[in-house]
Amino acid sequence: MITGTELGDLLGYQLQRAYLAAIEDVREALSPHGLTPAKLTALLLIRDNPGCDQTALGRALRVNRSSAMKIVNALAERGLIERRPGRDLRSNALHLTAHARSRIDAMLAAVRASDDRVTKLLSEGDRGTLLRLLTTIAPHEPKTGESDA
Amino acid sequence: MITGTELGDLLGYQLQRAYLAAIEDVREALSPHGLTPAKLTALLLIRDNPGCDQTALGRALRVNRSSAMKIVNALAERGLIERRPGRDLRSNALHLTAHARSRIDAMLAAVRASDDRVTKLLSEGDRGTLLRLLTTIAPHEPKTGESDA
DNA sequence: TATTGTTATACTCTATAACTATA
DNA sequence: TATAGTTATAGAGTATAACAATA
Repeated sequence: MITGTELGDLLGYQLQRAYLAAIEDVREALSPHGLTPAKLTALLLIRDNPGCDQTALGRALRVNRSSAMKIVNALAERGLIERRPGRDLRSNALHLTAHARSRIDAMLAAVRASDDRVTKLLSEGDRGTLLRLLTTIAPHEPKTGESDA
Repeated sequence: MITGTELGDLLGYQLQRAYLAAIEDVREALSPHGLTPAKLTALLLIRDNPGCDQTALGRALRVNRSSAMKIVNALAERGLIERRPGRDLRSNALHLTAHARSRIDAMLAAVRASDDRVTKLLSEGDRGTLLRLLTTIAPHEPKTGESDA
C-alpha cells in the first residue's frame, strides 16, 4: 500500500478520510430502508419543519432548487412525504406521511448504529469532543443564499 | 433557515458538514493552481511513492483503475507527472516532473492556509485533538482491495 | 489464469438556464 | 420585478464490463 507522508498532517485530508469512512458505512446501513443519507437528512428536515417549501429545504441541504426537487420527487415517489397547498399558490408545503412516521425511528436507529461503528475506537468522551469540534468548524447558521440563476 | 433538531447530534452529519466546509474552501484555494483537491492528493502520493503504478495509486485514492487513469491523464496533460517504463511491460512507473516539483510547495502552502481558515475557531490544542480523533476513525492502513471487475 | 492499462458506457449528483404561474 | 416550481441539458466523478498485451 502506498501512502503520503505529508498527507496525514493535513486536517482537510483526514477530515475527508473520516467522512468517506462514515458515509460508506451509513449508506450501507440505510440501503435496506431504500434511502440514501442525503434523502434521510431531507426527511428529518421536513419532519422538524413541517410545511416548509422546497426552496427552504434546498437551502438547508445546500443544493439549489432544481436539485431539491429531485430529492423531494424521490421521497414523494416512495410515499414518505407529500406536497400540500403552500402559503401561496406558487409554493408547496412539505409534510411527512404516516408511512414515513412509522419508519423514521428505525432509520434513525440504523444511523446511530452506524455512528457507533464508525467511532468504535473512540471513548465516550472523545466522541463528545469530536462532535463539539466538528460543530465549531461548521456551525448551524444560515449561510449566504442560493447561487441559483 | 430551517434546521433539524436531531441532526446536530449525529456524528456522521456533523462530519459531513465539516467536510463540505473544508472541501469547498480548499477547492477554491487550489483553483488558481489548476488542480482539484483529489488531483493534488494523487500528486503527493506519487511524489512520496515515486515509480508507483496506476493501480496502486487508485487503491490509495480508493478508486478503481479506470478512475485512476483519468486522474493520471489529467496530471500528465498538465505536465505535472510522466509515465515511465515500469517494473514490467504492462505497468507504468509514475514520476513527478521538474515542473511539478517547482510548484508543489506553493500548492501545499495553499492547502495549509485553507486548513487554517477552516479551523480558525479552534485553539492550537483543539486542532491537534481533532486531527488525532479523525485519524483514529480512519487510520492509514491497507484496506480490502479493489472491487474491480 | 491473473494483472495492467485502456476504452466505452452508464449512473448519480449537482449546476445552469430557461420557462410558467404566481406575487 | 421577484419568487416557487419545473424542465431540459450538461458537467464532474465514479463504476462496470470488456479487450489487448503481458505475466
